[in-house]
Amino acid sequence: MAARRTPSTRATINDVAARAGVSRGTVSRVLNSEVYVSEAARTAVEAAIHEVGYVRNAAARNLVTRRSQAVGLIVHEPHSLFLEDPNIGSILLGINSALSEADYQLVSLVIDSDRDIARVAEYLTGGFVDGVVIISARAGDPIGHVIAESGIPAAFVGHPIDIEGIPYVGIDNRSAARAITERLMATGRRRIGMIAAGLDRDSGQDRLAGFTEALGDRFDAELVVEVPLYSYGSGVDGMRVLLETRPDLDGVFAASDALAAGALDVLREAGRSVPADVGLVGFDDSAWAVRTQPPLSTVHQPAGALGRRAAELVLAQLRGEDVGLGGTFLDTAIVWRASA
Amino acid sequence: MAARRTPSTRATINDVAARAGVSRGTVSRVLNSEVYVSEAARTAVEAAIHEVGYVRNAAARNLVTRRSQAVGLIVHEPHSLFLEDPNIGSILLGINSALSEADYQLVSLVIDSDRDIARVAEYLTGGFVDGVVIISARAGDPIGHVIAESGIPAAFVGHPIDIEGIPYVGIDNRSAARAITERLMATGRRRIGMIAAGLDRDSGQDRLAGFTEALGDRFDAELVVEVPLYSYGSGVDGMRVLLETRPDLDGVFAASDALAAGALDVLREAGRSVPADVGLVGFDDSAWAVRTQPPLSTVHQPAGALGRRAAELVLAQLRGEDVGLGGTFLDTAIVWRASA
DNA sequence: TTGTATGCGTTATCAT
DNA sequence: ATGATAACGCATACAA
Repeated sequence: MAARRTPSTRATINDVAARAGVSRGTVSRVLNSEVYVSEAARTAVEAAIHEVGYVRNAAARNLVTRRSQAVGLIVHEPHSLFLEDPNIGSILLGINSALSEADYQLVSLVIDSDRDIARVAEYLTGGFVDGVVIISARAGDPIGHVIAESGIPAAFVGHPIDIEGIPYVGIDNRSAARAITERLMATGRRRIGMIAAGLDRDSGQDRLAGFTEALGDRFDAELVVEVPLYSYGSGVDGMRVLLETRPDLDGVFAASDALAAGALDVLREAGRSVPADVGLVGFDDSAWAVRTQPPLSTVHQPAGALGRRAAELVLAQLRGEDVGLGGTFLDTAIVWRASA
Repeated sequence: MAARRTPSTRATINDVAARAGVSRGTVSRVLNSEVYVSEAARTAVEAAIHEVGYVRNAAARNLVTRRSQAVGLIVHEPHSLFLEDPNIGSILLGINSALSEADYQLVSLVIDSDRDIARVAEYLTGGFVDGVVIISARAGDPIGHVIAESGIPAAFVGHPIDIEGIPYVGIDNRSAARAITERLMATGRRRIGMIAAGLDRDSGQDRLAGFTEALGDRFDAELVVEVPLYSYGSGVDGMRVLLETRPDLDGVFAASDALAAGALDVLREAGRSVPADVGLVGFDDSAWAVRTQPPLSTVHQPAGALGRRAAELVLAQLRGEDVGLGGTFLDTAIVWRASA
């Protein structure tokens, strides 16, 4: 068992070297498992490390190597969404898994106030991380610009409208939205509404565009309601408005499953049966989709794969590879359940 | 606008000093907003900083100050739970808010594999963080022991059974469980079952103990089913077993809202009306509780406050205060809705 | 109020 | 294969 040490006296390489009867250089070589070390030296050093309870000082190491072996994940969400968004967890796990394999530490930084913005910016530019993945950034996001200017290897999951010069990975929201809307139309619905959200990101705009495209001539602007968040509560609000302005609707495309869940409860309250009276479809294929009654027909989003891919984009840059600046788009699939 | 710099040539204090025509010491003093700096020097330095695009090197700074102004949050959860647990988000925001006010950066580290354990342990002991909050640690958790031995300022949210020497904050699970069970009994239920989970933490054990206590003589071990996770899926499984072994039950206490949601769907499938045939109560007062039909009667858990308090415990230690080793318990409240 | 000099704990370069 | 020694970029004690 390592000797109990007070926090004020941490063992250094010097201590280990003295104990093992070798030089600092040799200890360092053992630590970094370099080639030219004798078996005798190695075992002596390893024993000494254990005896003095040595742990490497990251700051000193980072200072000279100019690397931290860490990659940041920026999550910038309004409270409510962060708590509810079921994709974030999967994306995070996907990122972590890719980084872990490459022996990088993922550190997540949440931005929840203006104070946070400044502090996180310093953290990133200060060298605590070698790269960064940004998730769900919105238009006008200051952190995105800080990162773009700093030149630190980065990748977005999703693509904020106003930032260029950073590669991103996402899905083809427009095609997916068009596809599920067409599927909904194929069930015979004639007056289909949409609850649109997140119009400050291209994902939100594209879902609306796909919806519009699918409807073609039959598109009716009155049947579209805009809400601020991809949340259950916004779904409730949106559906109420829709039902008010167009009580004759017989189909709804909600821009997320959470919105659809909210809409579903409002429809139920209003005495509309789903899918008999109104066909309802969502987006994300999140945990929501299988918990509603009836379960939601929706678009499956490969959240874990999105995260993994973004992490790989950062890792590639860290290796000095040129990854280009365009977007990478992963496939979605329609999952048809009972809500339409 | 700052001059565009290649990543290979970052400006240092020397560059700023040269530009401003002062010494490194003065620049450093400006950077740390110390008292004895002339107005002239300050403005000159600030201009120079901007002109050369200087950003502080965190590694160098940490090396000499022996502090990082960062606090880690360890989240160690099986995949499914991490994605579903609605409390984690609130706890995280509570922690972040407290740390942010004290100008500390919260960095979240998720443990999702054995590789992660070793890497995170190195990250923590290496000095990347000054303190750490551990959430939902389980018995036998290696990270908990690493932290305990390292002597790094720490606090648990919840309390793993086998770790001493680290302060923790939680709720009185036993009293809360007893209270809601008694409330359920007061509705006239005679054969109340429990879906218990997380028995490798004291929270899980205490909820079971509270349930047992409330029932007193009427306790029947056959009416308790143990499931591994606090998840919807486990709720489904648990309720199936319960319905199989004791089809005559008329009340259920699920150890979490997610479990209750799963149980509710099974009851519905089985043709049991809630609350008419079976009274159902949950635990957590999470988002689940208000989304089920009917909404759940449950125990409100002050998740945000728990996180904030844990962060404050770490901050106090960072200030050199003695916070003791005991637990801090925050109040819960019963929220009675329509499921019982 | 400011400048100078030293050291933080590593890695890396050079001898040997 | 190993040992000395010089950075890395900053804060700080001390001198001025």
